[in-house]
Amino acid sequence: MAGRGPDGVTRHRALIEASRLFAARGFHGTSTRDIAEAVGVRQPTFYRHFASKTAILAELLDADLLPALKRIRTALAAEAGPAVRLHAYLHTDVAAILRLPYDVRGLYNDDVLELPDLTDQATRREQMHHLTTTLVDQGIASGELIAIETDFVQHAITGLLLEVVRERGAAPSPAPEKRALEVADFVLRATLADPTRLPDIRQESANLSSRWNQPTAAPLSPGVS
Amino acid sequence: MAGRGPDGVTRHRALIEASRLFAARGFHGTSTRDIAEAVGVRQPTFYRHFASKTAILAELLDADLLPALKRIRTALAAEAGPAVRLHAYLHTDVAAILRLPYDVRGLYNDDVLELPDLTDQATRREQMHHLTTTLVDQGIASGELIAIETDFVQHAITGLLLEVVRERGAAPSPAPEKRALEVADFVLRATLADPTRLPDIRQESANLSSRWNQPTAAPLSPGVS
DNA sequence: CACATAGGCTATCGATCTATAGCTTTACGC
DNA sequence: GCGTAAAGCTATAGATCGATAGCCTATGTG
Repeated sequence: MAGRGPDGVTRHRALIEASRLFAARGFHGTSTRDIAEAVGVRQPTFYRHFASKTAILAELLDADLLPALKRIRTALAAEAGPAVRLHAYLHTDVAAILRLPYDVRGLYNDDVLELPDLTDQATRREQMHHLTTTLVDQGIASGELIAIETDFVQHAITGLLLEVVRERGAAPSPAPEKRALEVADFVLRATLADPTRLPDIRQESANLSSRWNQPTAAPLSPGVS
Repeated sequence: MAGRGPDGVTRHRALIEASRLFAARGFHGTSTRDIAEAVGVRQPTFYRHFASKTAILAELLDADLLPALKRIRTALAAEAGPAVRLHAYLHTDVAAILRLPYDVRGLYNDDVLELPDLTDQATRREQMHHLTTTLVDQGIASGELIAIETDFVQHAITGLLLEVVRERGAAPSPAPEKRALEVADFVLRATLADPTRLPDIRQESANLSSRWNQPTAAPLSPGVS
């Protein structure tokens, strides 16, 4: 019952269990004992895999933020109207988050990003918001979206995302595609100057995001294959 | 520097400071020492005003939930179309929450409602969601709202509310009326079968909610007047 | 002016938390 | 088949947490 070689299974399970515990009780409300016990090892074993309690949170945040930054950058650079790019971004973003093996509900709850060891993650989060705002601004400037306050839309999107992952609970969502489309449609219905264009935008968005998915058919699941 | 009579000032300030600290660091991440120090007293003095750390959270939750339950019940019983009542409810609800002296951001974050001492509050939160769902269902059944998944709308509303109060930060919002109207408009644009009806609905909603405000012109601010 | 009480204080207990030290066992490369 | 390193363990240090005990003082009422 000890030392089973470098297979990375415990580490991978710790990330998953920690994300669920953070979602259920918050970062501060979860102890390293809780995480270790959920994995089935003793508390000090936690420190064989992570330098600190904050380090595991940083890794979970990066697993969410780094791909998300890639997605919003892709959406900003794509060749299509702002409304189509916004729809495609929301669609792919929500689908990707719902497919994560981690439970991201608790990662942005308390202002944990102000912890001194998480300045990198705080910066990335800031960039995310800025780039999303830029995308919405392009839509408003082009006249495709109504003259709505950009920051409000940004917050509305964030709220929708958080609540959708909150709803899915711990297990990966049963229908990520459906929920993702619902979120994208919801936001665009609420912001489009001409809502009757939604069907066309959905079509274009589907074409665009399918083009994104083609080149990068990357495998997932670190450790357990 | 001790014993200043029953003025209730410290208790009132403790509620405000605790709500801010819960928002910033979560319930578990906030110690009774933190709250006491923010108020300017020593930690044991906290227990002269609250039976436990959980008790202060229960009181903050009730300050939000009890009036909110009243508002949703009023909206369900009002004489108007479902869409108008939904708009009026969202409008008055967001405005009321933004006017609260407390920072409600942290109250619903971690699954703190599962604490054994908070079963009453958990029940009320459950009722809130149920009644909101009912109101949305009426709108869909009447054909005024599109055939959207009720639970999704419920979650979208919750996400919007939480993010709006998150955005306002600690201080009472500078323009609660404006934000409240933005939220109500946003949700109805996203769910109305015929979005061109929004101006009419806004008008009717304004009439309806002004009627609600008339009979109950209650004063606020317990303690400090 | 006496005195009851609200509301402050110091001191401290027992539990729990993060993290480290140091030992032991298993798996894998050579 | 032997040694190294990964990965487990026990024990424990040091800090902090929620909560209680017991004392002191200012205030308001008679």
